[in-house]
Amino acid sequence: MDVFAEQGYSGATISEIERRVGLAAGTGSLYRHFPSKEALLREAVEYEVTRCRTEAESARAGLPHVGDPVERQVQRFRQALQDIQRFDRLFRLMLNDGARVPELADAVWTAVGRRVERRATSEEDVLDAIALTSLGGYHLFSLMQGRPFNGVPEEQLIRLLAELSNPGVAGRQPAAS
Amino acid sequence: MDVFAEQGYSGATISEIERRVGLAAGTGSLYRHFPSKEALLREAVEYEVTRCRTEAESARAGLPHVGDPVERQVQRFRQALQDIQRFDRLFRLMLNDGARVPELADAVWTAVGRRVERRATSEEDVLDAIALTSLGGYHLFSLMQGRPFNGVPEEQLIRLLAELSNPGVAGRQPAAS
DNA sequence: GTCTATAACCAGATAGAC
DNA sequence: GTCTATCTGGTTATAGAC
Repeated sequence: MDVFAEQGYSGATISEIERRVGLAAGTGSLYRHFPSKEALLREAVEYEVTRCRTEAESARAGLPHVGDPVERQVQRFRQALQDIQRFDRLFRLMLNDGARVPELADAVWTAVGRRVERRATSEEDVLDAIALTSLGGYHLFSLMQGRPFNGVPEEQLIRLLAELSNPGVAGRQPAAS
Repeated sequence: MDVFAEQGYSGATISEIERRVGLAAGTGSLYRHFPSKEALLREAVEYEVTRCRTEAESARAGLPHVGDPVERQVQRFRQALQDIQRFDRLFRLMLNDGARVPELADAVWTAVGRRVERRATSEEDVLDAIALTSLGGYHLFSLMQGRPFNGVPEEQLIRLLAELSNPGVAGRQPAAS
């Protein structure tokens, strides 16, 4: 998964993968374990998907109950960001070689935040989309910049996002007219 | 640029590039125009960067002045999203092969939204980051899903983002204690 | 289960005819 | 400026010794 996510499918060489798992590079020893490069990719993706799902689930299991609605949102968004970070390698693979593993997209989106099929226009839907896209964009942009995006710390982004997402508490009013 | 953005640097073949520009594939005719694949990439990136910058600038030039602060934000964000869409191929290249063209990152970030060097923690900074990351995440997630992310239309996302970004107007109050 | 040797292939790149 | 032909090296993949 590391090599596929870093180099993309075509950039990843069997030799490099052999090297990273401790096999002599360029010997084809990998083919005693997997029939082809494509088969290896599919098995790697499948393994990674279940690994991420399991981790995400157990992370949520040990979470204390929070009463305050804003704090509850903070907790939700922190989990969402951690999900995104966990799925990082799958996200990158989806962007680079999405067509190569068609079932990947479905697996990721159902795991991260269930995919909405209909046209979603309610304020709640859009608010939810803002939070998810902001966290996802923050993760990807931070990756590209090699540090927290534009110098904004993770926790601050989450807090403000949580405050904005609580219309009931903050009393934000819809646009005039 | 199309081939590099779609397939990544290693996935892009000279033959495919030749095919798309109308040369016979596999003949190496491309090498009468560029000395190497790497040189082609660098020139393609340079060309694309100036193209995007120019387009972004002229799009902003023809914009009417807007008085209402929320509407002004809507206009700003719409431009930002269009910038991101314009820079799409460069973004993808940055994610896939960022290390290959080091100067690419700087060029893109100064063009899209100037890069903030210091640690940015003021509410204004974070609000700005939310807008940018949300628009960027929306673009990338929509790409991955192959349609508007989670069924949320572009314009709705922009409007709500604009409303949220105007603390003065909406009277949102900071979180209690 | 790993390595040696090697096959088959394809990609990047070059020289030269037209 | 384009194509033919070709070289070279690297990549996937296989057969067989240990």
